[in-house]
Amino acid sequence: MATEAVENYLKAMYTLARESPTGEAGMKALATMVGVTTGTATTMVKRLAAAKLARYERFGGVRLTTKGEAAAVDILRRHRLIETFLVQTLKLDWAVVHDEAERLEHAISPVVLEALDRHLGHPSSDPHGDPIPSAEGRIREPGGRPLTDFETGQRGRVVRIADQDADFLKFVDASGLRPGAPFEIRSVDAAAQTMSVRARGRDPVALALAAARKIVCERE
Amino acid sequence: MATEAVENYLKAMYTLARESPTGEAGMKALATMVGVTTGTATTMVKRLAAAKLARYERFGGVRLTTKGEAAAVDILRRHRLIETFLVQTLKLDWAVVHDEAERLEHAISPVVLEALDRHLGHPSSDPHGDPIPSAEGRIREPGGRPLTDFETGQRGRVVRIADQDADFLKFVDASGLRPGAPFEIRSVDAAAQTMSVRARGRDPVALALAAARKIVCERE
DNA sequence: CGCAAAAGTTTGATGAGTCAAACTCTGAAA
DNA sequence: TTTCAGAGTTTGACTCATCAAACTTTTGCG
Repeated sequence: MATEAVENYLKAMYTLARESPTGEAGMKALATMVGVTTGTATTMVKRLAAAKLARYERFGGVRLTTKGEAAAVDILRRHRLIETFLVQTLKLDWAVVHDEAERLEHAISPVVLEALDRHLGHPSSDPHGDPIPSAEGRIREPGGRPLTDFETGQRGRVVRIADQDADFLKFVDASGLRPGAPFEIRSVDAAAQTMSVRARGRDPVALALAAARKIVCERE
Repeated sequence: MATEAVENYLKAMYTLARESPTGEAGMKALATMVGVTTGTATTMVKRLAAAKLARYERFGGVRLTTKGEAAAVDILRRHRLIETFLVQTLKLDWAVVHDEAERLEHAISPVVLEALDRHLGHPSSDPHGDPIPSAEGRIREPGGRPLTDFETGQRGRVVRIADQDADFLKFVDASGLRPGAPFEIRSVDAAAQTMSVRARGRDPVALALAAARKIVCERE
C-alpha cells in the first residue's frame, strides 16, 4: 500500500515522536533520520498529510495521525520480527540484522509475516530488547531507565539497547551487557564522563556516559 | 545494484530465452511477462543494453549478455531459495510461495541469502522441482520430458512443474503429482485432448494435454 | 530588543519507470 | 507483389522521490 519511502518516513516520525515530549517531529530531525534534505522532507510530509497519515502546518512541525501511527507500528512489527528471525533462525550476528531488516521489512507480506511469527513462537521482544507489536497493533511501552541512572554498587538487569549502530552493538555484546544480562555498577567517574560496569561472569568494562545512556535497564 | 524493475526484466528475458530456440526475446512477450506496455519494454531494453546487460537492435529482438545472464541466474537463485524456505521452514502452501518470493527476492542481501542456504542445507531444487543455481552461478539444466510424451501403461516420476499458477499448483497437489511422485499413465484420449494418470497411492485423475505438458517427468 | 543562525519552505531540475497514442517496420497471406 | 495485421518504436506526459539553491520564518543569544 504505502511505498517504501513513505514507510521510512512514518517509521522515523514514530521514533522521533517517542523521543519528544510534544509528540512532534521537526523537519531537520526527520530529514536526517530518513537521510534526505529538509526540502525533500517538507515535500513528503505534505503528501503524508494529504494521505491523512500525518498532521502538518507550515513551520509547525509534524505528527502522525491515528492512521499513520497504526501504519508505523505495523512497520515496527515487521522490522522486529524479521530481526528476531535473522538472529534466532538464521543465526546472524545481532549487530548486523538491523540493516538487513530495514530492507526486508518493506517486501514482506502479511501472510509471510504471520508465518514467521508462528515459527518464532510469537516472541514479545526483538534481539535488542525492543517490544514487538502484536498483530492487532498493540505495543508494550518499553520501560527501564538508562544505565546512567544507576549508582555505584547498584545491581540491575539490561532491558534493551536503544541504538542500532553495529559497532556499538558489537561492543555491548563483547561486554556481556546484552538484554537480560544482570550487572553491577563498579564506579562512576562524573569528571571523566565514564562509568565501570560488570556483567555477571565478566570482567568490568569502562564506558562513556553517552554510551551508557543507550543501555536501558531495570532494578534487580 | 540493479533496481527491482531491471531485475524483473532480466528474469523475464532469461525465461523467454530458455523457451525460444534462438535465445532471443520479442518485445511483446517480454512486455507481457513483465506486465508493461511494449513501449515501456523498448525503453527499458535500451537501458539494459546501455548497461551492457543485454544486446539489442531495433526490430531485432533482445538477448542477455554474459553479464546479464549472470545477474538473471543470481535472481533465480534468490527466488528459488526463498520459495524453498517459505515451504520448508515457514510451512507455507507451495501454491502461494511464488508470488511471495517475487517480492522478497529483490530485498534479500547476499549475507541473508547465504544464511538461508546454510539453514536449508544447500538444497538443489525448489518446491516446484526447478534447479537452484549455486552461489557461483552454476545451474543444472533441468531435464525431463512432458507428461504428454508418455504412453498408456508407462511409468515414471514427476521431475518438476513448469507453471507457477496457484490454481494449477493446487490441482497438481490434489492429484498427488508433486515433484518426486511416481505415476502410471492409465489412458490417453487424443480426440478429447485428455489423459488419465494415476499417482502412486492415489485415484487416477483426468487432465487436459495442455495441462499435462506443464508436468515434466522422467522414465522410472 | 535586534539580529544572525538555525530551521523550514519553495522552486526548478533530474532520473526512474510508466502509459497512451501516434507512428513505422516486418512478414505472411492473398 | 501488394497489403495489412501485428510487432516494434517514438514521443509527450505523468508520478514518485529526490537534490540544490534561493528564499522565508522562527528562535535564541548578546
